Parts: sequence; C-alpha cells; structure tokens
Amino acid sequence: MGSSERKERQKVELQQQILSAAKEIVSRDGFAALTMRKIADAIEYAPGTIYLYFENRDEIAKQLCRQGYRELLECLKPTAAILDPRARLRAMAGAYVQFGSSNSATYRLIFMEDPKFTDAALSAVPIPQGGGYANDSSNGAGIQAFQLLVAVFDALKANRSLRADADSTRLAEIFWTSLHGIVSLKLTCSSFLATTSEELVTSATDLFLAGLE
Amino acid sequence: MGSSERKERQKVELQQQILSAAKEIVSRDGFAALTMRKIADAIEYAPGTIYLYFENRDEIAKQLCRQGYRELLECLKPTAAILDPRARLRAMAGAYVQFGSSNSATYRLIFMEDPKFTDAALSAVPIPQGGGYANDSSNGAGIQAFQLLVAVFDALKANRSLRADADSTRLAEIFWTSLHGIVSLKLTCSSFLATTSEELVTSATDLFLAGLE
DNA sequence: GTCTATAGGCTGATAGAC
DNA sequence: GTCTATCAGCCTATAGAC
Repeated sequence: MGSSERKERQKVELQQQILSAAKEIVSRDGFAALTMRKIADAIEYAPGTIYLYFENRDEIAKQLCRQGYRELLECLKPTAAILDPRARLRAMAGAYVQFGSSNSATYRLIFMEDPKFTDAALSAVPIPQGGGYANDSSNGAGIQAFQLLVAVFDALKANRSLRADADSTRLAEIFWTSLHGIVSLKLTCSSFLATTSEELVTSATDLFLAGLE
Repeated sequence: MGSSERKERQKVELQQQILSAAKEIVSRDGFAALTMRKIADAIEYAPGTIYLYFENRDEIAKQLCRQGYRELLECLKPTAAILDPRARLRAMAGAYVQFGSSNSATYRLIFMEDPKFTDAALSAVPIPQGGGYANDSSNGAGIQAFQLLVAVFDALKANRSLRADADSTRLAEIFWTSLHGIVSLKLTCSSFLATTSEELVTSATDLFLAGLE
C-alpha cells in the first residue's frame, strides 16, 4: 500500500502548510484576525478545502498552541543543562522572558487568549481524530517546560540552598507567575512600565533568590 | 438655559445606561461579544441611537476601561490607610488579587485585552469630545492605584526597612508584575496551577518581603 | 481533492423618514 | 431624538459540480 502512504504524507504536508500560514497570520494580525478565508488565500486553496484537513478553526488554534508550547520548550531546554541551580534559574528566566518578547503573538495565544485553547494544549492529550499527528513530540510540551523549572528547585534542594521540605512545584508556580506577569504586562501595558523586561526579570529573579535564603 | 441643562443631564444619564449595559455584556460574555446591537437590545433602543452618545464601539470600550481602573482604585484605597508598611503591602496584594478574581471580565479588559484601550485609559487624559465627562474622577485612576503601591515602598524606606537609595517605582513595578502574573495566569490557565490564588499571593508577598531585607 | 457557490449568520456604521 | 432600513462587509461551514 505505498500509494496510501504517499497520500498520508501529502496530507501531513498540507496540514503543515496550513498551520504555517495560520501562524504567520496570527503573528502579523493577531489571533482574532485568524480566519479560514485568510488561511485559504495564503496557501492558495479554496476556503472549503481546509475543512478536509482540519475539523474547524478551533482545531487549528489548538494545534497552533501545541506548536507554541513546543517552541517554548525548545527555547528553555538549553538552559536546563546549566549545572549551578542559581545560574540556571537566572538563565531560564531570561530565556522565558526573551521568548515572550520575541514571539509575542505566540505567547499571547498560548497564555493570554482563551482557556479553551490553553488548557487543551497544555495538558497531555491523545490524538484528537484521524490519527494524523501520531509521532508528535508536542504532547505535553507545556508540562515538560514547567518540569524544567521545577527541577531547578529540586537542584537547589540537592545543593542545600533550599530547605529539603520546600515544595518545588509551589515555588515553581510562584516564580512562573512572576515571569508571566512581566511578559504579559509588557505586552499589554508597554508604555506604562518604566523598567525594561530585562531589568525586571533580573531584579525579580535576584529578589526571589534572596527571599529563598 | 435650564432646558439645555436638562438635556445635558439626560444625555449623561443615557450614556451611563449604555455603559452599564455594556459592562454587563462584557461580564457575562466577554469583551469580544460586546456589540452595538446587544447594547441596543439591552437598553431597548435602536442600534443607531447609540452613535448619538458614543462615537463608536472603541469609545465605549475606553470608557469601560476608565471605569474599571476607578473600581480597582476604590478596591485598593482602604488598604492604603494601614500604617505598618509590611501589613499594608500584604493587604494591598490580597485586595488586588481579590479584585482580579472577583471581577475577571473587568480585569481582562483593563490589563489583558488590547493595548489600545489599556494605554488610553491608564494614562491621564483630558475630555475626549463633547465635554460630557467633565466632573469625572476617573482620569488617571490607574496611575493613582499604582502610586498607592509606590507609597508602600516609600513607607518602608521611612521605616528604615529598606535602603534609602532603593527605587520605589521600580520595586512597585516588580511587585505589580508578580501580582498581575498570579491573576492573569489564573484567569487563563486555571486548571494547570495547583496552588490557589490566595496561597500564591501570600507566598509571593512573603518571599518578596524576605528578599528585600 | 478541489472547486464554486451559497446558506445563514454576524458585524459596525449610516441615511433618511417621522 | 429615535426609528426603520440598509449598506457593505465580515465570518464559519456546507452542498454539489467537476
């Protein structure tokens, strides 16, 4: 059945093309401007054709979210290799804020838009339908990214820099919310904050580490 | 000119009615669902009539934002009276997060939606047109709220709990971003965070204060 | 598989009657 | 000042021709 395999490849290929066009529209005009017609125009197909590859607009948005989490994870991974936990936390925080600033549309989509998309993509999920996204490492990428942060606090414990009975998950959540606050407020209230993102994340991380002592 | 004054009063009255209807729609269905037609239905007027009281939809959104900042300010004001700066910071942080959780639609609108509305309402502005909103204390309410937070750090300095050369504005920005992170992430990623808002804000504030030492 | 065409809905905003 | 009617546009999704 080599012919059916070819068809499968072609299907995945056009799905990727659709997602790629969708991503560009979101980056350029924002998520609200993502319409089936615009995608169709971009890939030079008729609007109806897209429905052969995705059930509806929401399904495209969810896939876009999953991809966004994957990108975030890839962005944080290099910092996870840093041995010194304090240096690692600083690097990871910097990478996170950098990611949010450089990929603002993606960041908005995965963390500031609709819980419907955020939650669906954040949690680990099986294949939605059609089985088209089988060998997809994106499942749970958001959770994996969060685990990288949790691991920093485990490392701090191993280091005796943190009480052994401290709750790593909880500390990771507190730290994450503060990073998210910096990125998201900068995206919406850019003109009000006098401090740059870089200064904010540096100071916030230093204060946080100082508070842990 | 008693008759023209009556007309002015009636105009303001209907403007208030429009804003009030708009607020309810946003609270119930979200900002994207705010349409002129729905407002018109709610106040039992024809859609076109609204344009006699507001230039367009954006103008309504901006007024809604200004009102939101005013509400936030009112919510924080009582805590500003607390003398001990540490207790004041804790109370203010709690009130802020409480406000965001209880008024999620308003919070989304003023801090998570469109910079166009956020910035316009956050900064102090003169009367937009028509002079209808003259005796309006909402101008700069967002800034006033932020100043309440800055004052806490000034108080900590006066208290010798903080170095005299510390930058109060900067510390306020860092602290504010962390509060905003808690509220906004809870609004979008509610199911992912294991910790409650109340626990997050308590721990974050304690860590922050500890870091300041 | 892809097209055209369209159903059936929504939107902001305006013109002109009363 | 308020109405009705409507313009001009957008949207998702589907049906049926090829």
